[in-house]
Amino acid sequence: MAKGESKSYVPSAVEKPLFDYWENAGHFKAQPKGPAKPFCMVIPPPNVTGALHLGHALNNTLQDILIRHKRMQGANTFWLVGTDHAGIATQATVEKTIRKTEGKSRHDLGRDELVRRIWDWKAKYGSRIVEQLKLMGSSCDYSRERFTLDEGCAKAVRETFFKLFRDGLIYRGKRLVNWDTELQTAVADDEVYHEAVKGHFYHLKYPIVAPASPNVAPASPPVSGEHGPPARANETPSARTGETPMRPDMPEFIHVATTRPETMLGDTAVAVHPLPDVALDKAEADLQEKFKTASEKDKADLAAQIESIAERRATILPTLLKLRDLAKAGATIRLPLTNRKIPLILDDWAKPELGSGCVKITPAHDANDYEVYKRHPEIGMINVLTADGKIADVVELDGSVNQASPAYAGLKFATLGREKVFKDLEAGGFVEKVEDRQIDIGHSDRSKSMIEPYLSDQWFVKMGDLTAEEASRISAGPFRDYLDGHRAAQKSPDSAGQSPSAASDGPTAAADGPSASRRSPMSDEITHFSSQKVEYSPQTMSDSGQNSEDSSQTSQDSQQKTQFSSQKRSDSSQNTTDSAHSGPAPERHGTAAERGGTAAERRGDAAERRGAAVTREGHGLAQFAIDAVSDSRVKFHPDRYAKTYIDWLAEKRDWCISRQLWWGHRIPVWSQRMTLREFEQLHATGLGGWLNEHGGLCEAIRAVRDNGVTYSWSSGASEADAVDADRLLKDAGLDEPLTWHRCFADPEPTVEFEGRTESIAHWLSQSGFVQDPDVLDTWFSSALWAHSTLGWPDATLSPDPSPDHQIANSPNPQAENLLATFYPTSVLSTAREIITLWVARMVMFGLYNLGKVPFKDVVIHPVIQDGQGRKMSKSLGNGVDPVDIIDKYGADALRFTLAELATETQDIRMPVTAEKQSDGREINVSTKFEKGRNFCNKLWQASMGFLLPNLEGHVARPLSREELRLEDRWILSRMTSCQKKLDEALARYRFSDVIGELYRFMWDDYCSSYLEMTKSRLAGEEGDTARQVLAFVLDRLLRLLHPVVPYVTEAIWQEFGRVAPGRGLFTIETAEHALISAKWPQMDDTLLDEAVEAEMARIQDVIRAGREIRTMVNEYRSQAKQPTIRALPTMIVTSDAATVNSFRSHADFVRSLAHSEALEIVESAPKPQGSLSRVIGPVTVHVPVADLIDLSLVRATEERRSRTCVSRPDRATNSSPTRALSRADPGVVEQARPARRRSEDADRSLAKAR
RNA sequence: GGGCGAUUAGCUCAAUUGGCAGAGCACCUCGUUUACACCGAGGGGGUUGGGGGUUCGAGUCCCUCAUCGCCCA
Repeated sequence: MAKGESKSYVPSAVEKPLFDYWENAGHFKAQPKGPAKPFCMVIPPPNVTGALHLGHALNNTLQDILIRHKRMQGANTFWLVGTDHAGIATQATVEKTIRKTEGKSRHDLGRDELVRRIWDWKAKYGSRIVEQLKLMGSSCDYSRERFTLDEGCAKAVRETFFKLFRDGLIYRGKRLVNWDTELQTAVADDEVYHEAVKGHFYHLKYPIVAPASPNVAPASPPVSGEHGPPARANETPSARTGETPMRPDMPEFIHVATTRPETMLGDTAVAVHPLPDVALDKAEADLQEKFKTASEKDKADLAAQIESIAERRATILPTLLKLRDLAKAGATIRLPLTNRKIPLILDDWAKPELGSGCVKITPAHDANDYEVYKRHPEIGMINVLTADGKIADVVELDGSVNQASPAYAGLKFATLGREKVFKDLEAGGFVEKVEDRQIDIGHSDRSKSMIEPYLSDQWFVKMGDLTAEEASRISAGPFRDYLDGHRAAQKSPDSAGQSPSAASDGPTAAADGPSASRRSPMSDEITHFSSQKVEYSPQTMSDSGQNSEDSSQTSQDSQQKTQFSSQKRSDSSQNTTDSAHSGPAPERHGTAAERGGTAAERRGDAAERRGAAVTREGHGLAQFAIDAVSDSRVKFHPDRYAKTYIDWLAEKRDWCISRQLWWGHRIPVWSQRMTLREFEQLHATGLGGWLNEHGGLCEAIRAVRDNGVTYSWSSGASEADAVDADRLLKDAGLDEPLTWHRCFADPEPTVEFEGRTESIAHWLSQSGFVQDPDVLDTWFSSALWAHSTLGWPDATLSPDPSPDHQIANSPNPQAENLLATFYPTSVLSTAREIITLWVARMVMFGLYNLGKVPFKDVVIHPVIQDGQGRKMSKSLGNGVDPVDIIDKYGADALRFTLAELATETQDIRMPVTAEKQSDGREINVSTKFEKGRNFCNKLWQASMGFLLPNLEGHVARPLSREELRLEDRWILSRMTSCQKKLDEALARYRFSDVIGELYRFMWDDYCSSYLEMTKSRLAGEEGDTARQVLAFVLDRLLRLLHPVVPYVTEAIWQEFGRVAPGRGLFTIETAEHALISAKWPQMDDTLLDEAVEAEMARIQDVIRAGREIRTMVNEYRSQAKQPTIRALPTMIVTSDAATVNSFRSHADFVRSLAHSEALEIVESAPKPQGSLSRVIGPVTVHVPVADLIDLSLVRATEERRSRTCVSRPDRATNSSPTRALSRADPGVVEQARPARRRSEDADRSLAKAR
């Protein structure tokens, strides 16, 4: 490497050529057939339209450290690189650009055109990520770059979707989603941010219509706590429609309050608490309990609340009791504006301690109200919002359009609509008052518009445990094996009680209703999961996981049997099946701990309440993934994050996988609505029949009735088909319209029908089936990333017998079987916010598709925040661009500093300052990177400025141990212990410790000490020994440093190889050409030498003493305005005979390092007059200073100092309580003694001038 | 509301099963002696957030209070 004008290290001069050198030489490329032990990582794919931020830089630094380390260890390394299509983020970016530049919406362009534009965009900007990775020096295999939307991933996505669909694990259901009215799509919870805005609280009153039979309403309240008969138990809906004038003592109106009056158009009920008096008592008791332990500050507030409840007992409670009775009697409410009659229902969502105690229920527009609906499905749901955020035509439950609807339809929901509704309510006298209030509003991250809860049809993956019937539908494969293995484990008496499923079998545990005590079994379960021990037998599972090929035959047999028998069983419980399957499980309800107990109850799941008919016999997908972590097949680092993972999965919330977008993997389902009669006709002959027959493995059909009941079967299993078809007939009848779904794993292959060759997709549309417009959640394809990128489903886990390791049936003859070599991958490194979104799903789908976990270790790195502990973000402008840092400090400085920050903490702070560039651009930088830059420069200077010039022409020869001097042995010992700690730290993914070890060794031991110690030798006889040790340690140092700072080390290495290619101590080898693929050093434990390190420590003490005294002398001279001296004239060192001998043989470097012109080493010497002294253990150092400084000045200072010493608490006394010493373990005392002595010595050694 | 984490020098952070409270930056003093001022030598700076407890011994374990951050509801 040519030296630039500056002597300093100039990263920009070396980085680019070195990167090209590495890449062109093929060092980054994986060897699918390589014999070495594989080591593989998949990069967490960054958003293709984004740019790398500092978090990415950190993550990629850590991954590159790991992969470079493994590469040097000789592993067959593969770091897979790629990007994520990031559905909504990318589509929104492109749509925004088009809107800005062309003023067009996506609807103007149309689907195909928009998708084409996004591909263009990707082609243009998609390489930016990869370019940035390269700048950082990331040694990914760029020749195998992937994209979550490429053909291989698409195939894996369709295959997985199809399998899930076939297994009955995907269903369609209604759900309240976060609706972005501007982008017209559902957005995920993590794409919604909440903001408190000024709003209003509207108090409304709705007129009550008396129940049909006036006798039912008692005039006096029943005894509190008494459970009345079920509401409207003996009524028909028509009974409620008869209107009766209100009795005079009955309330005329019911009061409700809302922040969103426009939603009232969709109200389908008003709720009152079933036991308002009891609820008030409980609320008060809770507050009293809190009051007891509350801080003074909070007490006043709590007291006020308690008082308010007492007041409510007098004011509101009587009304609530009356309303409760009215509800029981079947009273209805006439909803203003719409004239809709809605029931007054009993539900504990109405809180007697809040507001009016009653609450309006708008199931289609509020998540809580939707939960109420699920408990009272008879109230129905009415949607009043259009996809683009306007008031819809209000369609009543009976299908008619509401007569009031035209007045509102088309008005913007939360603005004009609200105004108009409010005005009309006010005009009708239905408004009681309006208060100002701060309200929390969700906004879309993408469009910044207000989020509306919106009821829509979505696709879901079922995560929860399966009923026996559901489990019976799972076809042969890893998941089948898992379920069978689990069932076997459950039957075994040993494991039954310990099975993780035992506690989560909700229905039985839920028998007592919600209560705190029920949490304990589940809490225990969580603790149990977190522990590393495996409590139940994983034997069956891991067996099945490891040789799924072999066991598939037998398990298929058993599956047939299971399927048949459970089919029969389900026949007998047919009447319960409807509700068991109905709709999605509630997306959110309570904590993980709560869920196990109350899910069934909250869902109002009749079948489960009835108990026996439906049992959750099999585990589900979530449990599949939980088990992999609880039995340590996947380990988290730091391990506390396993809890995050397990807790989240334990909620077993179904996963909504559909997105109303155009950019993404389109859902491979084609649908058509028809009756069973029509369906049979369609498929009896012609195209339909042909499709049925030729759909083969890639076909599944489902009929979904409007209430959500799903029947399904896969073609080929004729017996099961027959049973299902019978049930369908019996249950639905021939003429009920049903929605039929067909799912194809591969709709593209062309097939021939009646002489024409077209794709299956074509034939589907020919027969009237329409493809679902939605695309899949981006995380669905990300979840497959660790195996789709390795070639699944074409590739298989078993090594291909063909010599070329190619995939037998792949259309691409060059396709390599990466999967067999590299799956499971070794490590996944990512941020903690991704644990639930991605890691959990990767584990789940890795297990589902392959039966093996996708990676063994998950490394969670900390989050980088700014100096105030805020997230780095574009909007705050506090983000740091890694490329700016590389420009300013170099890639190695970036890497060094980031890796040092990677402790096991959750967050790391990086104070950021803005800096104007010469080109006028303002960038954010942090001085933290100076440490990395300085480190690289130090290494560069020492190597290029000192070591290599001194090594020029040196020829290595085998040394004998006897030739090594103390300082040689010392640096070799230090080097070995450095590597020992470093290897340990790497194995534990403690990156910060890795850096710490390297930093101290390079800077303090090698440069500051050893290098200085050799200087006096280099000119003399022994120079060559020193040269060789210097070279050897530099060789090792560069190897150890390379994974962290690859550029500067490789640059030095290249020059080093030219100057001194022979390396070694006792044997000589020629250095490898490239450091990137040089061998990771073998540790030689015989180089560790504690005695040598102890001896050197004493020598360094002497050196330090000399330096201290010299500084002190210079300080006194400064005070006296005398010029400072460069070196002490002489130092007198006294000690015991052995130490004296040791010192004498190292006098040369002690003298130069201590800056003393002369050095007298004797066994004993009288303390010279007028000297400054230091006592370090057995060693005393005297420096005569009478000629150098004014001794009276010293005396004055020392007296002052000793006074301070006396006045502050005596440390020595403090640290030596005799009682403590006498009771402590003697060994411990002995260990602590030298340290104590040293500190006492230090006190005693305060320089005394004589 | 639940969970996780944090609180140690002015700043950013370390501190193995409880056993000498450290580093880098910043600050002060001195220094360009030939690898390095992106440097070298030396120094000051701590009631480890507060309060209890366990222990011979607590930054570390337990209880409690306070503040902050993140995740989930």
